[in-house]
Amino acid sequence: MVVAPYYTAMTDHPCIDFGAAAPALAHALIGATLLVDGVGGVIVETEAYDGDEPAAHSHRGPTPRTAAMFGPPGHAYVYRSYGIHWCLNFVCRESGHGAGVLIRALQPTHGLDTMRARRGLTDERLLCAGPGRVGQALGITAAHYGLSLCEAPFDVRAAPADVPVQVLTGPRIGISQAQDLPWRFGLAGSRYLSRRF
DNA sequence: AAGTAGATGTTCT
DNA sequence: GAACATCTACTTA
Repeated sequence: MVVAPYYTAMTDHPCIDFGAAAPALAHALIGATLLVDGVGGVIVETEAYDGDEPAAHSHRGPTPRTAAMFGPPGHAYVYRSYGIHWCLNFVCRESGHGAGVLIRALQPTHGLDTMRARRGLTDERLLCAGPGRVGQALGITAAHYGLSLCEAPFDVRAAPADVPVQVLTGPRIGISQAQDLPWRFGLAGSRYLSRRF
């Protein structure tokens, strides 16, 4: 009797659990691939935000801007940062809570020329190293507000289960509230982070 | 290497 | 008015 070789399902795309709590989803997204109209790369940095906690936009309840955070998980919450940059979040958990994950940095892998044109840069390391840069490189605008992450133009694929990723954690960047929460997550050793951990 | 100014929608005091 | 889940350009060492 021949024993079949053990192998993992490399060709399958494990589903992402958008219904998880924000920190769990933020951790799970490290190593996943995010494409918008075929342009994007590997997620190397995220931050979790939760309505229970004062740094989140959703903390004081829904507003016209934050309505998507109170909608179903697995959709996009897009906001304008400092009136200038478009930033992309993945809504998570069940509706009514207001939780999401900010996509802070990607390792560019798809559509480099498009991203270089949008960013007006050639340096690959700086194409998606920061939430505003990710938004510009991926062409994120208000048109993406509230869209499902499981349908075009979005394409989110979990990291292959057999590839181990070491995830770093630390305090979130650019906030003045809840600075003690270690809700920033990053891929260890990546040169595409917005800042060192 | 480090610090500062300036760009400006949405929300809050 | 002021703060803000930011980035770039420019100055000073």
